[in-house]
Amino acid sequence: MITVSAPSKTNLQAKLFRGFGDPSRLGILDALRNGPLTVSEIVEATSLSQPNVSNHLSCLRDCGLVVAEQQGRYVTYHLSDDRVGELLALTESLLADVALGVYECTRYNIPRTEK
Amino acid sequence: MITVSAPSKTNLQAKLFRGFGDPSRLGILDALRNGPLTVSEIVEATSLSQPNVSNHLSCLRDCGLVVAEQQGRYVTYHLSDDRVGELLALTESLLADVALGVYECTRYNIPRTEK
DNA sequence: TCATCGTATCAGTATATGATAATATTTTAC
DNA sequence: GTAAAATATTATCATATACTGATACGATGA
Repeated sequence: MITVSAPSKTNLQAKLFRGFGDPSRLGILDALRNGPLTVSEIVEATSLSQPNVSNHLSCLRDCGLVVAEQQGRYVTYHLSDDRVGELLALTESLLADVALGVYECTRYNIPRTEK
Repeated sequence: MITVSAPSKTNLQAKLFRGFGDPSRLGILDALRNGPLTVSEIVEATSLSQPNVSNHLSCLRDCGLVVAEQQGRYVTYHLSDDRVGELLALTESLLADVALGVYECTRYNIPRTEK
């Protein structure tokens, strides 16, 4: 019963949260809430560069938050689990009440999208 | 109805997720799930340095995730909202199913707690 | 097979983030 | 008031992160 050096639950959980903790990834996840999209559609929906989207999708895929399906030369992505959507909904609701605080929190800034 | 340059909902939401997206902060939040704790108690519970805990607490406080109450020379912190705990529970449940993926996700690493 | 389209990968770079150490602040007890 | 305890703040630094541009890969259709 020795829990050797495997990453602790807390570390994994933090990592999972970080999957959501970037505006680009969050935008992608949010876009996918309405249903599956191809990479190009995600690029269009999010106004991010294609390599950037692809990178974030790899991340989200590795983290198990989205699932990829190749269809011809297109790859369609969709959320892997209903709880992903639930998490988004729950934070939206929480945000409605703590928005001001989050806005003022200066420990970490929103990358480059200043203002 | 012009939504000028205020930070978008997505940016705020990402910021909120980042509040949870660090092992230290997550450990603090997790410790607070069982009830209010003073800073010293949090330091003990998390094995983090006092200034480090204090910094993260400021962050969590600014983000509205925890609330501070001064009692004598002690300051007691508690979770600000039930939904904070709910979020933790929901990701725990999600994690149970995607843990392997999160472990393998290499886009971002868990800071310094390697292995 | 070749050209093209859609997607993925990689190197390089600027920035954001978290930890530490030193120190300040506040409160209580004497 | 002074000392000590509890908490907060600040500067500094190493590392992690995300973006861009160039390019590679894979599938399709001619």
